[in-house]
Amino acid sequence: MELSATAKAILGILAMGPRSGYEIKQLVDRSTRFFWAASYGQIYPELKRLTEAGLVKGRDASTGGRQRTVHELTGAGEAALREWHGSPAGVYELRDEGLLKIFFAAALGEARTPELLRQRREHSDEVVTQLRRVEEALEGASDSTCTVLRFGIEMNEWIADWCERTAAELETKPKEKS
Amino acid sequence: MELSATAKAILGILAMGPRSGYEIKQLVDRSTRFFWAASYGQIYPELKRLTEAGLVKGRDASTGGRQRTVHELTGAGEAALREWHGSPAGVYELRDEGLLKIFFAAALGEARTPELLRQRREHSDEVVTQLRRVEEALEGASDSTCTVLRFGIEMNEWIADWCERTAAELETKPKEKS
DNA sequence: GCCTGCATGTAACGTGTTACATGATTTA
DNA sequence: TAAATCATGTAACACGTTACATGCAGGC
Repeated sequence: MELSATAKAILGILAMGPRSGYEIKQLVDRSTRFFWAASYGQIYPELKRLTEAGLVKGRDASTGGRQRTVHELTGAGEAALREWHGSPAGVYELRDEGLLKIFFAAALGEARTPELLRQRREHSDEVVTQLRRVEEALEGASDSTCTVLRFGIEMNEWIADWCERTAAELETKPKEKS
Repeated sequence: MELSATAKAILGILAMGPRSGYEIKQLVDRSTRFFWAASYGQIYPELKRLTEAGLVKGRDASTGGRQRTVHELTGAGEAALREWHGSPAGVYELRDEGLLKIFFAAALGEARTPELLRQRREHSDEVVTQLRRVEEALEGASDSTCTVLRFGIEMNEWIADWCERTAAELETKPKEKS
């Protein structure tokens, strides 16, 4: 059973507890978003497919006239999740426009690298701010989710620091060579 | 003029010098791949679109019976590139399956976080090895492309170190709370 | 003569975002 | 009563990879 990118996130989240599609999206946005995004347009159809495949089952939880379906893992769903979890390696993809701009700065004959490094730094600063907010909201969870959150915060702090350091270096000795 | 993801890479690379589609792909694979990938299936159609839009022009450079088209920037192409280069912010996307697995480790009731951190570490080790190889091949380029390469190497070294450190910590004091 | 590398291109498929449509409930 | 939030879902579009098809040139 090959799981799609979104299926991996959905099954994992449902392993933490039953949830509606809406709640899954909320959780993704407040936690995995920085390394694993998902949109409604993926979540709802995927939930349907997973239900048809018997990995997930839905339970009606409507309150009055407001429709609501809470999904939970089936035995097969948990098995599929464990199989994926134990499998080696996996996707790693990065798309970073800030780095691309720096990469081409020299070809454009512009000495804007320090400026671009500071822009990149600002982005990481913002991510740190957001992740800290999430950390406060999640306080005391003290498990593997926190480890990942800590990783995100510390990595972005490192990136911000690296960009600042490198920008400063380039400004001190603008052209050592070339 | 909104540029597609692949267009940004193509125009930037052509700013470093005229190249065939094949050579563009080679360069991407040996340099920007880790933060900005592109495949033939994107490059050739995009080259066609950019030519039709007047941002790029092709020159026949066939040798004997072997077909070859070398592309270069037009004035409009360089203008579009500079406009993008000067615009704020931009795409930042990460998809990291290793982190996702760690995120869900606790929910699966498994104490595999140290093992998963070491797997994640191995991946960064491999990236460092590859980037070092690229660095040697590019030796002495001494411009903004090297800055980005250095960033890739040092960031992945930091990640490897963080994973190792955190795995060791978790093994020393397995459960401080919970 | 065969394999590797240069060179171009497309078709099929899968993935993913955005915007829209709809409607109920809660809060200010 | 208006706005925000809960809640579900789809259609159109954009993006991107993989695999395939084709053929030339150079070295062994």
